[in-house]
Amino acid sequence: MSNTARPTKDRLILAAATLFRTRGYHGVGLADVLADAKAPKGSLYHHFPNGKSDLAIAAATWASDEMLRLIAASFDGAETFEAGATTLCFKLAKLFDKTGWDTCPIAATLFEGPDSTEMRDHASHIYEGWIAEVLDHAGRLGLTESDAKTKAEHLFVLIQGGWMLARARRSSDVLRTLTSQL
Amino acid sequence: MSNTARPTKDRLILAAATLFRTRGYHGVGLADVLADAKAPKGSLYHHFPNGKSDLAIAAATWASDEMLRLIAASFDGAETFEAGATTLCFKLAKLFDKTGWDTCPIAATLFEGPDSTEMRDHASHIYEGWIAEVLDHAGRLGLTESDAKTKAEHLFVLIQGGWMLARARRSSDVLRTLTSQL
Amino acid sequence: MSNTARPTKDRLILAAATLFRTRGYHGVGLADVLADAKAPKGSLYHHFPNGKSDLAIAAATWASDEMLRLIAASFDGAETFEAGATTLCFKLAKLFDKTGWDTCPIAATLFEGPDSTEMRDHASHIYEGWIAEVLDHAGRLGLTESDAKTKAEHLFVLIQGGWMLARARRSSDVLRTLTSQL
Amino acid sequence: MSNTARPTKDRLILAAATLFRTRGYHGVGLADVLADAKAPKGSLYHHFPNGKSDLAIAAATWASDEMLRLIAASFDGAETFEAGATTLCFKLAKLFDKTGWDTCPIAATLFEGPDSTEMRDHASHIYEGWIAEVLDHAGRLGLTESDAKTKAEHLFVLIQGGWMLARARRSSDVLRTLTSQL
DNA sequence: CATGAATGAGGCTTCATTCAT
DNA sequence: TATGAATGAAGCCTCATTCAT
Repeated sequence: MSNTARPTKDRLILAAATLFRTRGYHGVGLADVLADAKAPKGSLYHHFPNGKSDLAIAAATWASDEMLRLIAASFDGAETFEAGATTLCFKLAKLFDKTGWDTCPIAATLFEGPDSTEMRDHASHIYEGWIAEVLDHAGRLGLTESDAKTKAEHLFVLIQGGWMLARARRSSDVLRTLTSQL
Repeated sequence: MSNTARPTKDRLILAAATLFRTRGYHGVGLADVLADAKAPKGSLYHHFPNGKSDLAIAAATWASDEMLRLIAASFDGAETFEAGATTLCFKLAKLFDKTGWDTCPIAATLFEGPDSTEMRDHASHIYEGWIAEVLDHAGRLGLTESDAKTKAEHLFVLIQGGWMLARARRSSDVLRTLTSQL
Repeated sequence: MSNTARPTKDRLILAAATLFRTRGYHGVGLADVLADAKAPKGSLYHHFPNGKSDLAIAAATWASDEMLRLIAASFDGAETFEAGATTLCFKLAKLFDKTGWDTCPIAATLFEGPDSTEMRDHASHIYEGWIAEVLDHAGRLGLTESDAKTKAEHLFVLIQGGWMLARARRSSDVLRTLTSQL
Repeated sequence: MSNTARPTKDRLILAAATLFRTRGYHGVGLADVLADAKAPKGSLYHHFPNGKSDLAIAAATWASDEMLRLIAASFDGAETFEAGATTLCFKLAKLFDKTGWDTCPIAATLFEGPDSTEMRDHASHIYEGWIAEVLDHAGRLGLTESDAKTKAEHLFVLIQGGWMLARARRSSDVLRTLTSQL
């Protein structure tokens, strides 16, 4: 309820999410995060007792929520699965151009650093969440269960691979042609 | 030219390639590399004057060569593009299971650390090399130029995305179903 | 006065006494004490306004009281000074074996950290209290004043030195042969 | 052989020995040691790969050597065991007054911090070395083997206990009356 | 050509304490 | 009275690199 505690923690998460996505877990120093969040040094361990890894998990969760909203926004008004998938890819391409979302934020944040089981499991959990969200929409849009499962996974694979190639080419073009493969 | 210098340099590259692929650029300390390579402390800057980044580029190049050999070995005896692509994915799945090739070694090695132009450009160059190699085989196997280009890129995207999902799931299964989407 | 405040303070003292004896003043973090005492974070400065040093003094006093009880229990039924001293050493040996009383709790608690005059003086005061207590019994058991003084101090020295050697050897044996030197 | 490496390492050990004896293992920050030794920050881990604990062991060894020299110097010219023991206690009293040797340097250095087996064992080893050195002299001065053993241990206990009381009283007097108890 | 000692900036984390409630 | 959030200094250690040999 208190509205003084929240902002600091949120600023920390936001700063961390941005930095981890850009430079990877090990590439980010906590001093950078603290500076970006304008938070005092000691406050990090108050909000995230396990330090950097806790912060990474929170940041990944935050980024995942953003992705889930993106999926929902793309499929909600769609009339076919393909239409929704295409909208999603175009939205990602736009983010790529405007804000530097040029990688999967989860991979950059959780698939490095101490290969802790917790972080790996959390990444896996998040990815399955994305796929499940897409799968829901696929079902709603009339695909059979097995077709839906295949296409949801396929879309995930295309987006991840597309991010890779787009980053290498410094161009969002690939992302926009992805769904012609579905 | 001396035959004592070469092995040391090669051991350095091999150790670096393995470690970078596993833990990412920033996740690897030069001390680890030197220990794994059983190389004396000072010899690194003898062989790689620019230090860590030079080493990373060499390691990525080495890993890329291995990938190129893998592509060649997969397509050389193939009768159709799909057959070659499938063989490649199965070979990668096998490597995933046996040796922990669970990520793209280039991404882990070059897409972190100081976002130096040199490293980014080298990654891009390597990726285009993979695609070009596949494209060659596609042409040889009878695909039209535009179809070949589309499929070569598509295969690249599938493999990169598949690596991602396979790593998250700790299972190489995805890799083996990839080419049903071609 | 309130009967909820007292237990908390006592739990704090007990936890602190145990930890300080085992790991020394600087070796113990207040977080450890609070965790062991299951006390809320802010309550420490409520009960001990001067913080850690206050807590150390209280813990040392508490430990000293236990030692004074031990001295009394050893000499109360004794027929000679030597018998009482021997009983005391045997009791300490038993504590060494059962509970890890392997050092002088006063030394571990007060002879480190900021060499504040207050802490040093308190340690000195406590030690003289032990010696005085033994001296009382010595007088009661018929020793001349000067003999009593010598023997009380000597016993103190033997016990302190014995604690040292027993800790190094991880064995209480030395403690049990101490009074053959009186 | 090289005479450039030695001084820095030695300065580190000397500074550490002094500080650890005075303030205890946990009471000393490495920054203090580095400052006292006028050594650059990074050099510590070059000379002591395991960091603080390595340094503590080296410092304790250095302090122990000093004590062994003190024992030798005291007993070498002595005609009886009691004479040697008394000289030793007087020398320690003098050090107490002049240089602040008011505690056992081994106890302060090794019996705190992470209760690592290595540190405990080293402390034990050092103590037994002191006792063995005294025992040698006892034998040479004509004591029977069992008497020598008893007296050597007894002297150790007296000195350790004496250090304790002398520190509490801020006076070296106790140390000078110690051997009247032998 | 090859080495290992030396360096100091920066890494993450824990600390005892204060403060607003 | 009692609490837990907030703080920033200090903790130990690892880093990539340079340098003298």
